[in-house]
Amino acid sequence: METLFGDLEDIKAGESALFADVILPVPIPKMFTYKIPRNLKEEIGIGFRVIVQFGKKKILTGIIGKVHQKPPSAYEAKPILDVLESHASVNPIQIRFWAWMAEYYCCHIGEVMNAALPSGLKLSSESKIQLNPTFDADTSPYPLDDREALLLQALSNKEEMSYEDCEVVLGIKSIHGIIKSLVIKEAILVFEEVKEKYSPKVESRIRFRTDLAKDKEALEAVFNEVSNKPKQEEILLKYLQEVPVYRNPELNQNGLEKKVLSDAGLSLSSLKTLIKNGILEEFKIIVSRFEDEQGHNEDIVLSPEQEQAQNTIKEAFEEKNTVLLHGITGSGKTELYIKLIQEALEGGSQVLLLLPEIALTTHIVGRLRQVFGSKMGVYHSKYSDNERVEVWNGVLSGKFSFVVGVRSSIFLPFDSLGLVIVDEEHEVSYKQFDPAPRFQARDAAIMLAWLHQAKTLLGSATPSFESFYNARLKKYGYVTLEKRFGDAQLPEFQLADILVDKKKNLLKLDFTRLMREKIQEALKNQEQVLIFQNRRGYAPYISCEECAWIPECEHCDVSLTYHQFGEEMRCHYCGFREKVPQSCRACGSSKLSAVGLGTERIEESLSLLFPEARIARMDLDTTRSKYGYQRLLEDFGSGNVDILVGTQMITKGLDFDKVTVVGIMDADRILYFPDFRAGERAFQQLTQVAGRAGRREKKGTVIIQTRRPEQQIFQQVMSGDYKNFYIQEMGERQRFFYPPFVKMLKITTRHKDFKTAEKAARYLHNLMAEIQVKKILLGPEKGLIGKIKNQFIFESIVKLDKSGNAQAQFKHELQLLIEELQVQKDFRAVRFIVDVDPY
DNA sequence: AGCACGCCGACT
DNA sequence: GTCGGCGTGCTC
Repeated sequence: METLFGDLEDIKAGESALFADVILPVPIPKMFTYKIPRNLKEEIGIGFRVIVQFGKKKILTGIIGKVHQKPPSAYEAKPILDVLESHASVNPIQIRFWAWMAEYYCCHIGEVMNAALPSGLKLSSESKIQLNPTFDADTSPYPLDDREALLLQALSNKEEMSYEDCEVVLGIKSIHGIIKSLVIKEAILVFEEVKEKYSPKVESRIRFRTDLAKDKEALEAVFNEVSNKPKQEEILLKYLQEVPVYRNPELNQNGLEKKVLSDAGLSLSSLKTLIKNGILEEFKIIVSRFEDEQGHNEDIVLSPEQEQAQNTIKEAFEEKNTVLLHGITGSGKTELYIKLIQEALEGGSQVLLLLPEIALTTHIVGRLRQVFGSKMGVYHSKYSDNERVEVWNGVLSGKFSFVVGVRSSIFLPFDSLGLVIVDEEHEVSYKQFDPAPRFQARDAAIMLAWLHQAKTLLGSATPSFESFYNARLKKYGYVTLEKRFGDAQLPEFQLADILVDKKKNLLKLDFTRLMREKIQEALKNQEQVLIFQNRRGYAPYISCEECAWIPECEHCDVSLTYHQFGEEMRCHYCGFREKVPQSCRACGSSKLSAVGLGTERIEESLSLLFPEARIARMDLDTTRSKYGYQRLLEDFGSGNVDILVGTQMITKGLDFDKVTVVGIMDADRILYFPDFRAGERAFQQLTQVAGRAGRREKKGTVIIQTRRPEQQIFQQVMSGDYKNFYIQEMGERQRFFYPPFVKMLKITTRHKDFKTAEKAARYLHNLMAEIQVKKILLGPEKGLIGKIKNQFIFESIVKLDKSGNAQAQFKHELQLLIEELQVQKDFRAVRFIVDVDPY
């Protein structure tokens, strides 16, 4: 009726109805067409946040992707329920960016939206119940049981109750059955309440009643009045001390934070009395979650090398949109960035600086804050929802013209980006693995910059091969910065042969003699040591000495890692935990031993070898909490720790003068990785770890423990010979058709049944083979880890010709094939995952 | 992805 | 008899 009436109105008004294609945060490959109600017509446009009903129950936040006049033919469009703001939350550039991302990374635009909007901007709808007004217990034909009666009783003196309230009232968890029953008995109604998740931070403040403050005589009177009430007097005096109203009555308007009074230990009940008596009043204001800091836009003085690099970058930007800055560790890239950012901001553009997750907690942010103060927004993964929304809104309102952030900050609502900087551009953490969109933030940032007609600067001491390749092809500009800032010296490298030491019985608790000696020396000189091992836990597995049985995860095809802390076995893939077995489950022997090296075990070994040293460990397990990482860094920085053991976390952002020795426990573990990028990554990791040794005055030492010291890569890392290493590795990549010579796609097939997973993977593989595009197909093979979370995994690799539109065509046809397969009933529950440019 | 609807086993 | 398992279909 409503819609019919609406249509008639429209016809009368001589205009056709308006429809909107809405982006919804659901993994369905299309937008949904909703009708724009007449009363909202004026208030809606592309990028607006709206509320719609989706399916029978769900209420979702959507973003208007398109407005048009074409009514859907196959169904009656539902109306848009409401518009959330009077402005667009998402600008047209962002919508184009989302669409590009969905297409390039083979996912749905809804999935992009999901990743892009901080969850505080997505609505939550909560189910609530209320009394059915027509219900009368006395005349109801349905008898109520005790719990139902209790619930109705509780509801009778309230407007509404949430499911959680019900749980509290009844004292049980499973309330769904009871609610359902009451609905059937027509005693209650269930409805959805839509709530905005974001809530601004509200601060309580205190001030004199407004007219009082202006009237000195009245104030005198008040003080006389309270002179025999010391607690009240104390409060008023404190207030005057903080807010000198006598001298300047205007100040009263802004009052004083209530917290100041309570922190000063003043009586809150006396405060209440003062408020009740109309002397003081309490009011609330909305405040920012971020402290206001004044940056002093200082004049950055660059070294001659930095200045030259800056000029070269600017020249390169004249012709190229993207420039690669190849600057060795410690060459002072940060200062250069600051200079470039300042200039871009002065030109009225916005700036985005991307940092790898882990680098964000370190001093670089502090340094930037000094310069840019509160016009800089920080977007970190450990931020709460509310904080994220505030950064988002800050960009929207223009409060933040410059943002430092992790990979997801490419989604912030910039409207006039002038410069994007991707620091440590080779970092693996720029790639999102799971869930979709599986994007590479560095690549996406370049696209984003292009959409804004902005420039991108990629910075790294060990550039990714992709970027270096593009630089050599002259697609990117290329600038080097080779001198260490402040004449810090490059570290000295020494290889320690694990096997030789083992033979000579010099290997103690996995430490070679050389490594032990160097650590000892550093300790003696009160210097600090970093020990790197890219594996957390105590030991990667335990094994029965009698029959070689190894405890494995029940849900995944991996061995369980032994964690000494908590005495448990953990799966690093699904989080499964169990107690350490006391005896072998296969043969009953109690001889179980830990095999392999994790950070926990190294920490233990160190405490045995160097009992007097203060040792700390930095890995995922010790830095889970919001400030865990920062605390460890501060501890280490202030010299409270002599030896820090850690995973690759320690390769980032640590920048302490007192580190003179860096030890790499097992370089072979980095080298032998079944992946075409293993060499590239090993070079990067070794170089990055080594870069932590010796800054400023003293030359550092890097000790690399290995079983094969003759390998060439060590010489190349030691001499910093990136280019030679690159040329050699690239030869291999070209011969065997690996990126960046081809475009690579990984197609993962997952299902809980091994046979079905295999069958589906084969099926898709054969279909892909028929796509008429120049390509190489590999697989399908059982995944490196055959089962994760009870899902069996098969993988196919596709290598596509980079020229022409081969990749676009292939991706397009692949999407169609997958859709086709998903409809078949054997493959309904199979998940096909396309990963473009996989890592 | 969620969620409802619908059809078969093990239970008060 | 019913509760609830998850196979299947649908979402503007």
